[in-house]
Amino acid sequence: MRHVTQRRKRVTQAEVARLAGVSQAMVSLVLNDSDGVRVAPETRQRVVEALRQTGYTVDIMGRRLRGKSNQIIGVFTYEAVFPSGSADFYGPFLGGIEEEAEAQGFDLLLFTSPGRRQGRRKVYEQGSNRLGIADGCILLGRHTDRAELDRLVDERFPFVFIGRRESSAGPVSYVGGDYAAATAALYERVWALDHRRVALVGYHEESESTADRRSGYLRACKRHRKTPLALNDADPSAVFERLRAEEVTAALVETTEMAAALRALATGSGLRVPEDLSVGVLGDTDPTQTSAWPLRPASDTDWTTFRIPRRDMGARAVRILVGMLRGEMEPGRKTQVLLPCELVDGTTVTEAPRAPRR
Amino acid sequence: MRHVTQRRKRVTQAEVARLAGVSQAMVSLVLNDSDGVRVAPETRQRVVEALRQTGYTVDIMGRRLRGKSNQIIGVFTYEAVFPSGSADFYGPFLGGIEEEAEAQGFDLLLFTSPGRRQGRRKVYEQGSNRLGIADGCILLGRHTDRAELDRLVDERFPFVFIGRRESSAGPVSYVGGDYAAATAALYERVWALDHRRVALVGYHEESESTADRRSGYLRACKRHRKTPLALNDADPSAVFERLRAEEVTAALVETTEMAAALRALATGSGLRVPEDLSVGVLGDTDPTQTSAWPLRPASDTDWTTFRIPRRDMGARAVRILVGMLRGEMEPGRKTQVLLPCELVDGTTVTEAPRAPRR
DNA sequence: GTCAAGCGATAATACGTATTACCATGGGCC
DNA sequence: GGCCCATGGTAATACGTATTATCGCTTGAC
Repeated sequence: MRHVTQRRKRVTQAEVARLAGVSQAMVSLVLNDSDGVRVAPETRQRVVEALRQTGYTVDIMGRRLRGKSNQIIGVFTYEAVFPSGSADFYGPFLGGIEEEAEAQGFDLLLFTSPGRRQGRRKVYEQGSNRLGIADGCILLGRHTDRAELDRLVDERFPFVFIGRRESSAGPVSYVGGDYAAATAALYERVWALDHRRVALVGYHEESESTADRRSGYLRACKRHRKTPLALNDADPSAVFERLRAEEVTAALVETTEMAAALRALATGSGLRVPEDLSVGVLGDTDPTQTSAWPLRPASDTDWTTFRIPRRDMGARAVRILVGMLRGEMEPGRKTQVLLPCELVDGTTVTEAPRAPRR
Repeated sequence: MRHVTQRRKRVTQAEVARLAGVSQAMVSLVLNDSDGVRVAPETRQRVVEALRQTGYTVDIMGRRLRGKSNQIIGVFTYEAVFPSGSADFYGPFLGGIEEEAEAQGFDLLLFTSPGRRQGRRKVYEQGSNRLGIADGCILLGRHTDRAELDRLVDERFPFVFIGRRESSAGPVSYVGGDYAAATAALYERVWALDHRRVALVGYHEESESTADRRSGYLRACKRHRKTPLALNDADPSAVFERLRAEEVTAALVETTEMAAALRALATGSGLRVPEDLSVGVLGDTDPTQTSAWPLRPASDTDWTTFRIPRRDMGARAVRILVGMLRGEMEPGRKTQVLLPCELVDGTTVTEAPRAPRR
């Protein structure tokens, strides 16, 4: 015999109370057995029995409304989290976020809806406003909307960025990789291999992470009293020509794609990598080594690079956010963390060629 | 000059109303501009301005308490979504879920918190109760808690399972792979290669998916008037001995792990795969071919198997759930879908050995 | 001038829970 | 007997939102 299925009905404390012949408040008291409030054993028994019979489950809405937090951490990404074809950028970050959120007893709200709703234009329903659903939010993405970031800071919504971010509106909490130090370390590595003309090839769009790599490079140049040669990747063949003209023997390149393109150009000109030109990649955009979800390597090259601790970064961001939510920080203070990146020796950097020049 | 930042206080409609010099109801009306209710343009303007100034965001708890949906789809998984070391099981499913959720304008709530809270043992705080935050829920996981499933059905909470599920409490909406048909098809494939003694090696724990594979196998056996030989993987070496004793030339095995184990045993006994023993895997547990996040193949074997359309399954589940939420179905009806799985020819199945027997 | 109607806004209420203030009963003590 | 206190329970309220009933004002029609 099928129930006369109708509108989904939830069992409330009031119904349980009616069944047990007590007041709603009594049910709540039994459920939360607050210290200091006594309930007669016999009554408690009746309530517990009624709870069992009805299969009551607490409605968190009501509870949260009563002033408790809802234990939800928002995750906002500027691109799709689970891409269909492209590289897996977010996986490791989210792995760390999930792990730590679970440990801290939070649920994760993935914001997938905003920015797309056409139809009825609801004034305050799109964009970052929806973030407010969560107690706090983790943001990540290669691309950042400056205006939005400023606004977030301004609204004092608790959030932590993954990747260093600066806002004119005030300090921002973030967990980043220490690209400057890692870039400098990579410079030292090639220096130790007798390279004396080391160039930087950065991403053509300016961002914090690009700036960090450059600052690490500049620092290393200064230390060794070398004139920096910092190029950007807007025009690959121009970059390559410049490298040749300047007799560069080692290039530190921001992404794997650039590195591969550069190598192709080199090979086309009869130069071998790494024998004639060493190439270091400034961060493992190909997360094969470190990721929980390894990529099938687009190229199977074993680049010399440094490892970005993505999983740790995600976990750390959650810890910081939870700290903020628990009020364990002075509200104005922001936590800014740069995690070290471990050097990975690959096959694309070797000793400098014995120079015919000078 | 630093603001005297204090405890972040959620902005409520009441505060907005006070600022705009109207009533809370007016703010709600402006936000939801319900048809049929008029608001003076000048007043609306004032409210909109106040909303902007305060950065108001709706409180989903309050709204849902009032009985409205909040455009959130819950995702409940029985294991961690982003595993650290193991295989990537959920990725493709979630890819489809995210894609479709975005298309439909829903956010995704990943339930990561439940089931772990030790501390104060709150009687009814764990398990499915938290699901109620979302409008509806997608559930997935290799392991299923029967009692919980029954209870969910009982509560009439709108949900869709990924993978066929049956409950004694009533019909369940699901999107599964048609393992029965795919298994039968794989049987036909080896039959066409002259195999006449084909065994099934299933998972030792009984579940819907294991049962489906068996039923497809049994159907195929019946069709060819062969006596079935269905084993389970509890004791690998016993399975292998049985295969030898029964002079099996082709084994259809439920998981890649079992298949690999079986092959190891075979090799150890001087049998070659596939020359002496063909092995088909009933579903690509290794999602390399289909996943957005390819695994580094644990073994680089190119198994003969069938492809589970994980991404499609995720997307389809969301569509069904959204349909339920929009009330496009009679409440009692459940949607049950089995998607076809495409055969993948690998290197582990070949023609039957020319039998020395009979 | 009166009445109806239309417009624009508000007061009131419901949703489910947690908590505080309060009340009734009865026993012990002086 | 009057008072206090402990015990065990309930009534009332707040939380934030959406919606319905209501109310006051203006205006048009007669």
